[in-house]
Amino acid sequence: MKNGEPPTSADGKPRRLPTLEIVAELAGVSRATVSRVVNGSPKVSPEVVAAVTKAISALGYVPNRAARTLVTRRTDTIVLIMHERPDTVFEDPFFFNMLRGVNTALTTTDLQLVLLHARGEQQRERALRYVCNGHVDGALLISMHGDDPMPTAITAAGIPIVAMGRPPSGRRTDYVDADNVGGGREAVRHLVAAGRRCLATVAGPMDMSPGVDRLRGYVDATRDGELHDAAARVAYGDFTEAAGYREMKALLEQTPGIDGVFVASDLMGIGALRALHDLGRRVPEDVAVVGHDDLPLAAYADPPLTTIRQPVELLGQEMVRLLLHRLSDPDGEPEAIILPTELVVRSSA
Amino acid sequence: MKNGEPPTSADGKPRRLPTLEIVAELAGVSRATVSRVVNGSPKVSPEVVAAVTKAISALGYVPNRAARTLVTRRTDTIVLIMHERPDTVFEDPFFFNMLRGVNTALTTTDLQLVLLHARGEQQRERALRYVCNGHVDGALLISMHGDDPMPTAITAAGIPIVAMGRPPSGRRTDYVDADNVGGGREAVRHLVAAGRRCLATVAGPMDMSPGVDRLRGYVDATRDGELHDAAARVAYGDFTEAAGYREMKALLEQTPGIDGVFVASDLMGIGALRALHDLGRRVPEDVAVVGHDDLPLAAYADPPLTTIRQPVELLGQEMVRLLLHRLSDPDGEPEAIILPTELVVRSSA
DNA sequence: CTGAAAGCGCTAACAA
DNA sequence: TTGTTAGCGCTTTCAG
Repeated sequence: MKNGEPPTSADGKPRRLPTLEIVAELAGVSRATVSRVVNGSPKVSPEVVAAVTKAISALGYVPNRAARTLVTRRTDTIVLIMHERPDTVFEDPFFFNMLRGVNTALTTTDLQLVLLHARGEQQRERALRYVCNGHVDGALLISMHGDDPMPTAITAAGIPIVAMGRPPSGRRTDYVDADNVGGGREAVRHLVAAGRRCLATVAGPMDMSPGVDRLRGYVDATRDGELHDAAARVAYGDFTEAAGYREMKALLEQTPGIDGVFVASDLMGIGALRALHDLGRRVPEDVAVVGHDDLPLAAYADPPLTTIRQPVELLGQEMVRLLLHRLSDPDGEPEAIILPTELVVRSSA
Repeated sequence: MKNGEPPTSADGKPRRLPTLEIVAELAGVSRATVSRVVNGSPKVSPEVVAAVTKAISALGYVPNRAARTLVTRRTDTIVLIMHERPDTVFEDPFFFNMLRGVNTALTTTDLQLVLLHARGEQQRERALRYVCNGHVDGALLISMHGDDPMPTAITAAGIPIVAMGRPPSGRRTDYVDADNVGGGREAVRHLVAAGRRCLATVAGPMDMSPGVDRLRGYVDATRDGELHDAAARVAYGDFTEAAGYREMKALLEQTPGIDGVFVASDLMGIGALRALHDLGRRVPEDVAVVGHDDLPLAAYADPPLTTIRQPVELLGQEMVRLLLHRLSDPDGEPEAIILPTELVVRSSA
C-alpha cells in the first residue's frame, strides 16, 4: 500500500508517463537493456538488473502496451464473444459464473479480457472484423449454435479459438464441455438405485449437442441396466418450461406407469414438475425426477428435484487454460476438455 | 455478405494485414492523404476520397489500433470495473442486464469494452495500475461500496469515471442511479391507494445509499399522506432474506395491526413473505407487500408481491452515455442521472 | 488540397 | 553482456 508516489505531477493535463528512455537514463544504461530487464531476459548482469529495477520502481514505469503491440504483433488480449440469440433465455447466471471462471484463470497471466456481445447480424460483422484484424491473440466463443460461421471465419484468419460446448457440426476445434453423456447416465443410475424401473426422459432438441449427449447418456445407461423399453419412452422438447410441461404430460398419457424420469434441462424440469403436480402425481414418492441443471436455476426456484449440475465456473477456467495452451502451441491437435458433472440430490419439500 | 475476398493469402503464417502505405500506393496518393480520408478530414477532394475509399475496400484495410493509439494517446477503450465483495450475493442477473445495456450503448461508437473483475486486494492493485497507465480512456465503476478508494485514485490519474449508484460518501463524481427515493414513495402511494393505513417498512442498511434513499422515500410519502406514525414503524435489515424474515416478524410483534409493508429489497421481500406465511397472515388480503426489486429475482421465484423495479439495462446505457459525454467535455461539472423506477403490480397466486 | 518527414514507445537484429 | 540501429503503422505539423 505504501507505493512510491504515483507519477502524478500536480500541474496541467499533459502528464506524460515515463518511458523506457527515461528509465534508461536514470539507470545509466541503454533502452535495449531496460527492455531486456522488463521482459526478463536472462542475459543481463545482476547489478544492471538491480539498477534498472530500482529506476523502474522509482519512476513507476509501466510499459506502453500500444508500442509493444505495434512491434511484437501480440496484443496480450483475448476476446470473449457471446452470440446472443433472441431465443436464448435465462442464461444470465450461467454467463456470469463462466465469466468468473475466465477471470480467475486470467489473473495469473498478463492478458486482458475484452468483451464482445454480438447481437444481430450487423454486430456479428463488426465483431468478426475486430477479431480478424489483429486486435486479439485469441478468442473464447460462447455461441451454442451449430450453424454459426463465426468460428470457422476466425480460425481461417489464424486466430486460435476455444469454444464452449461440443461443436454440433463436428467441426474440429478446441472446446470445453460438461460431461453431458455422463450426466444422463448418472441420472439413470440414480433412478435405478432408488428402485425405479419404468423410466422415461424428456430430451432436448437433437440439433444441439447437449440435447444429443444427454439423451445418449440416458439410452446408454438404460441399456446397461437392461431397461430396454426405456429407450422407447423418449419425448423431445426445446429446453423451455412449456415443452417440459407438454412432453411430461404426453409421456404419462402414453405410459401411466412411469415411476422415474430424466429431464434434460432445468427449465423443462420445472415444467415437468408442474405437469406432474397437475396430474396429481406426487414427487418423488410416485415419480422420481432428475433434471439436468444448466443454470443454477434451482437456487432460485428451488424445485425439489435431483439435478445434474455443470461446473460452470470451472468451464470458464478451462476455456482460458486451453486457449493459453493453444497460444503457446498453435499447431497442436485440437483438444476437448470434458468436465464431470455433479449429481445434486434434493429431498422434496 | 459478398465482401471482397478476406485478405487471407493461402500461404504460410506471416500474413500481414494491409497498411496505410499499401492503400496509398494502390490509390496513387500519399499515406497522409489516406489517413485523412480514414479519419474523415473535410479537406480532401471528392475524387481522391473516392479513389482512396475504393482502395480501402478493395484491400479490406482496417486501421491498426496500436499504431494509432501510440500517436494519438487515445485507446478507444473503456473499462468496466466490478469490485466483487465476498458478501455480494445474487447479483448475476443485475450485472448481466447492465452489461447488456452497456454494450447496446457502445455499438454506436468505436469503443471497445474491457472487463476488469477485481476480487480481493491484490487484483484491485492490478486493476488500478492498468487503468491509471493509459490503457483506457475512461472507466465504468460497479462497486456499491462507500469506502472504496478506487474511484478517487482513478480520477486523480486523470481518467474520467462514471459510477453506478450514488456514492455513499458524497464524493463528487458522475454517476447514474435509479430513483430509489421515488421508488419508496411510489410504494407507499400504491399501498395508500389500496386503502392501507397502518404501514411499516423493512428498510435496508443505512450505510448504503439504496438503503438510505428508499427509506427516505417511505418517510416522505407517509408524511405527505399524513400517516405520521408510519415513520416509527421501521425495521432495518441487511438486504438478505434472513433479515427480511426476522424484521418482518419483529414489526408484526410490535404492531399486529400492520396492513401494508414496504420492503427495501427483493431478497428481504421474500423473507418477509415467508414470515407472513408462517404467522398465518394472508398476502395481500391481510397484509399488502411492496418490495424493491433490485434484481429480477421475482422472475425466478415469483413471489406474489408488487415490486419497484430498477431499469437495469437502461442504467448501463446511461453510464456509457454519461462517460462519452465526459470524454468530450473533461472539465464539465459532475452530473447525476437518476432514472425512474417502475411499479410492477402482481396479483398474488 | 496534398505530400514529405518526424516521431509515438517499444523490440529485435546486429555489432561491439 | 551491452549498445546501436532500424523499423512496427499511424498521425500530424509544415511546406508546397
